[in-house]
Amino acid sequence: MVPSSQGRDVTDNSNRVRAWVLALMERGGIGPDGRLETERELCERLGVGRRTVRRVLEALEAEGLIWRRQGKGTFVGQAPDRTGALAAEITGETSPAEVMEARLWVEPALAALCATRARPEDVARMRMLADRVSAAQDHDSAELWDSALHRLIARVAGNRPLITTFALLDEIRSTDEWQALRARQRSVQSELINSAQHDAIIQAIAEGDARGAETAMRAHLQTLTFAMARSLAEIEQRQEPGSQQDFEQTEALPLAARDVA
Amino acid sequence: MVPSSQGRDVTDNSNRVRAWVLALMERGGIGPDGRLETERELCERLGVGRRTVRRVLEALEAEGLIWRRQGKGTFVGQAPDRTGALAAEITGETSPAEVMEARLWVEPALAALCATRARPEDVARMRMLADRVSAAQDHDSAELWDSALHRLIARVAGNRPLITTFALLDEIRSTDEWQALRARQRSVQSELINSAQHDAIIQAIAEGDARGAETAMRAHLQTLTFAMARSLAEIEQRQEPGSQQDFEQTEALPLAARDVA
DNA sequence: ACGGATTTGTCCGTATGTATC
DNA sequence: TGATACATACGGACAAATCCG
Repeated sequence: MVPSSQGRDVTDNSNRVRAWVLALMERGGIGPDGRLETERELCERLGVGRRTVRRVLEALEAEGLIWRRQGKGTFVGQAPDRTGALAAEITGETSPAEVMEARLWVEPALAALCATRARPEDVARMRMLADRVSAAQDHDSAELWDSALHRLIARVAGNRPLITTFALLDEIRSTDEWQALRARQRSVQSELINSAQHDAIIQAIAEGDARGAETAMRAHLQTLTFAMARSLAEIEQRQEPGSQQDFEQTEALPLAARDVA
Repeated sequence: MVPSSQGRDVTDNSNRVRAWVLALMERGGIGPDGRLETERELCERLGVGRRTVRRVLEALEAEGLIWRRQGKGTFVGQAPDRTGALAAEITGETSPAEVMEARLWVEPALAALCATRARPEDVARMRMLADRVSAAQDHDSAELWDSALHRLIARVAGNRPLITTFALLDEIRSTDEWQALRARQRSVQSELINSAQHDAIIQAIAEGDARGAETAMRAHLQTLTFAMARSLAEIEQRQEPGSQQDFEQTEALPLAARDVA
């Protein structure tokens, strides 16, 4: 049931909107005061509904990258990493399996560091983001909030080299073909698991339990990896039963994740 | 005792030579045959002695990036990953403590992946590099061989995003201020420990023991981190007993490394 | 087939900066 | 502060290998 994805566009607009806003922020956000384009301007320029734009801005605000005031406008709060060029360079030379493998090593590290440095307000923000993931109705917004949560954890971890790495992976992941992959992964069951795993991660972070956060994050990503491998298999089975290039490395993935509680 | 290091030049030339040669390799190495400049040309152009140039070329050859023939010349064998330079630009100001923290998370991952993918010839090369580290007389060449070994492990690991991360850290580490820091870290005892730890890492890789390689690498880096923190403390104690900015984060480092043997 | 030119491989004496006393 | 000791870098000289005319 719940066959997932009913948006009017296959390549969901959220990422396009998000990329556009980030690009704006990168070059100082139009004005010297850091004021961003209005929501309606963004709608027209990108040809998407105002709901989509607002969803993206909400996520960005929750992440702490922008802040908004009714009747005043949207303003940049903190500059994001500009990893786009690097990501573009690497995207062509890597595979989904490789990226998940890297995430499986990097994000647990970020979660552990995050647990040692998170302040109460950071945890509160994470809880809010996790709630938004659970409450999301369509897979597009769920993905949006989910990635926002992961980004927040990365930023709170506070290690610049690792954050750059995460931003790199995040950038690659937000490419078109990845969206198609992830669209297949949603089901009621997986959403429940997802939610529980998010809670476990945040709980460990809140308690300052680095080891626990690391393990919880690894389990979470392992689940995602498994789901992705399965949907990849389905795609191949249905469309081209011959090619298995992407799977040579998928076998090695279980080795990468060691201690799964 | 054994206070270590007294070179005549503080900013060691090896890194400059290496950077120059890598830059040459990046743009195809002068000629279509992949022939590099002669050693003496490099000497003149960079204003360093021939011994220094030869040392760098030796390391690059052992890494497998170039090959040389007496009476013929030096040739590029394999293009190096220079994505790290790009990433280094993206990453803003960072501290030694942050970089070591990141290494403590990334390099064990690379070692583990390396253990699952290393071929016998890769292991042989690692052994050779480790021997060179032990046999090195001066700290500059020891560092050169040591970093060559770590780079080889990263390359054999074969995960594109993680390799980029490593290249980023490697790039930062080869910057000036780091050299002064590392120059203080050598002593007879630390060399013995270093050698034993390298052996342990390579042994685990040779046996395909991912978990063992991961643990051994973490222990190795932990030792380096500790030595670095201590020499930082000495420098501060002698020169400016007041400033302790770089040490705020050093406290957090032990938290990053969990299971040390 | 030969010899000169070029390039890497090896060694050593000297110069120089740094640290310790 | 000055003198001594030390580690390293530099430059030259020579050997071996390769290429080319």
